[in-house]
Amino acid sequence: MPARKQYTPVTAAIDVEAAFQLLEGRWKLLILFHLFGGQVRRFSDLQRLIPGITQKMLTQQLRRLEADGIVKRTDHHEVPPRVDYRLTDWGQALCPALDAILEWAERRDELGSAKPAHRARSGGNGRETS
Amino acid sequence: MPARKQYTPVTAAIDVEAAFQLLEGRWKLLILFHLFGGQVRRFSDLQRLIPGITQKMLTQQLRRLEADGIVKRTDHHEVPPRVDYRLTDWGQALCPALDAILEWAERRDELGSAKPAHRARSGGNGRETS
DNA sequence: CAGCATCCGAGAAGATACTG
DNA sequence: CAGTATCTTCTCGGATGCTG
Repeated sequence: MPARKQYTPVTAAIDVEAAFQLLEGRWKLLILFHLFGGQVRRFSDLQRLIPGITQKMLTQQLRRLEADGIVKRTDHHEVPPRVDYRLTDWGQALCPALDAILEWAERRDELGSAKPAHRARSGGNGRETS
Repeated sequence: MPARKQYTPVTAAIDVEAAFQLLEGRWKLLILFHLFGGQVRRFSDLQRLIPGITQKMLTQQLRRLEADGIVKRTDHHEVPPRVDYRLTDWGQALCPALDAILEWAERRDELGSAKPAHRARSGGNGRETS
């Protein structure tokens, strides 16, 4: 790898920790995916697009993403409330990086480590479609 | 192959979720960073290199990384126990992907979102150093 | 519609003690 | 040295009810 930067053990690790903190949690990536490509989504859109998320989580994560400068929130101050969300420029720049992770994940088989080990995140949150 | 895959909203999101699950948690990335470059580390090395981690966490995370095929564990069955860890080929392949995240994180200033917002991970268990 | 407030359970993480 | 076992704590995420 043509690393343009040395992996100074601890120092770099701190950076990575901080970077990944921005994306941590169960829902952040899902939300971001629905905003990629410059799409503008309303709160209810996202809620519909991400089955299983609660308002609390959606609000909470959006607030964090906003505070971190990844997402831009626009409140139209209308009387049936209308708020929409879009990625900031920086947020858009995340796209290729996530793609790199995806590509890596897919190379699992290709590189011989054929491990299923698909332990579910929460054992059984199989709640849905009443 | 550039952009060999479309960002199919939900489908891709599931992939990413699964991929990120492999790296989630407070310590996995730190551990991986100390193994990057094909380095071979003993348990005690890692413990020394990662200040603050407990044996429990180190063991637990190493086991997960091993189960996921990212890390290879070698027990030398000697009498003062000697075990070492290294990345699998697949694990090594993660390096550039993480680098992409790092690069992205660093572009924060460059792209105008000059947000400090450096809220610490642990809100108030600042229980350390005496 | 787009939240906020509150209560609750599960899992992650930490501290500590013990072992081959 | 490299763990395992147990107990406790903390944070995340879920469920529900209430507003402007």
